Amino acid sequence: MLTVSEISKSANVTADSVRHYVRIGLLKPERNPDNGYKLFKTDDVKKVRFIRQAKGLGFKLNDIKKIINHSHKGESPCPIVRKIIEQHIEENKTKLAELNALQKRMENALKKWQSMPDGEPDGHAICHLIESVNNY
Amino acid sequence: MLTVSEISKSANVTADSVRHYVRIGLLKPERNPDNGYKLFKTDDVKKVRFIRQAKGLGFKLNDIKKIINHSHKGESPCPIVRKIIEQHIEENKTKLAELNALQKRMENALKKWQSMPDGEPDGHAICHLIESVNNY
DNA sequence: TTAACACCTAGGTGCGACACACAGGTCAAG
DNA sequence: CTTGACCTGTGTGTCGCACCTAGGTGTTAA
Repeated sequence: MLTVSEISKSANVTADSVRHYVRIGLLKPERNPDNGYKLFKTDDVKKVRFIRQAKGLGFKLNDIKKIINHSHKGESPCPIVRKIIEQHIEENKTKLAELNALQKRMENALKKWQSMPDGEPDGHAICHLIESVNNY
Repeated sequence: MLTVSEISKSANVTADSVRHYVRIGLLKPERNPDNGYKLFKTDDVKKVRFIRQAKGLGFKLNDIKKIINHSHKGESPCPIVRKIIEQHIEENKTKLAELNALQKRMENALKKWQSMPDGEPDGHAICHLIESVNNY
């Protein structure tokens, strides 16, 4: 049986991550009746490693919970795993497009501002730099 | 004097956004003594538009608060505006690199899995698809 | 006058994945 | 028995709203 710090070192994650996984029900350690400390099975190390592996593929903790539940009930999680990652691929494409657009807006703004002086508040504009940029 | 819904329509944002800006102190409406309703000045419409403009350039509400405070105190916000956007440009580069890497990991995984069948839980692996992927 | 109804309000909570803070417990060395 | 390093569980903060709840408002219709 492992304590929080022991399992966190074995699985190479922070103790806070382990505690978080417990809080959201991904891990369900027993408790030391003497002091209430969490006590994990050695198998939980594998579980934590699985969680990190899945997170590395973009799965959210909530997804991972479902996957583990499926597996635990003897059902194959593979169909939902494929479905979820397809969704994430699409969502991430959208996000990337947004962030790329933002990046361009920021770089264009910075470039434009290089030829503009700092301005003192004049009662009209809050910041003439920001307000000089096109809306979109 | 404008109510929440009136200012939200004028500035083309949701009423919840307006309420949020009030909660974090970006807007400080007066109150109708009869019912406690928020009452905004017509100038607050400009302020909300400024907030959205700044948000569109990647400024966080906290940044915007500082910018407005500077301006309100008669100090030029321009120096910090330039500084903040430079930081955001760097941070966003990092984020983009991470998301691009994630995207590749996800696409590679999905491709690899196309030649793999769904597996039933066998007591060893939680999901053999996820566990078959290289860690990084 | 009153009832119905659409629309509005303030403020509480939830989201995601932890990090951080806090007050206190544990344990080996001296 | 004390010091000190290290550990514990739990509460809160992050970010920008969206959603929820319980109730108020205001216009119209009977």
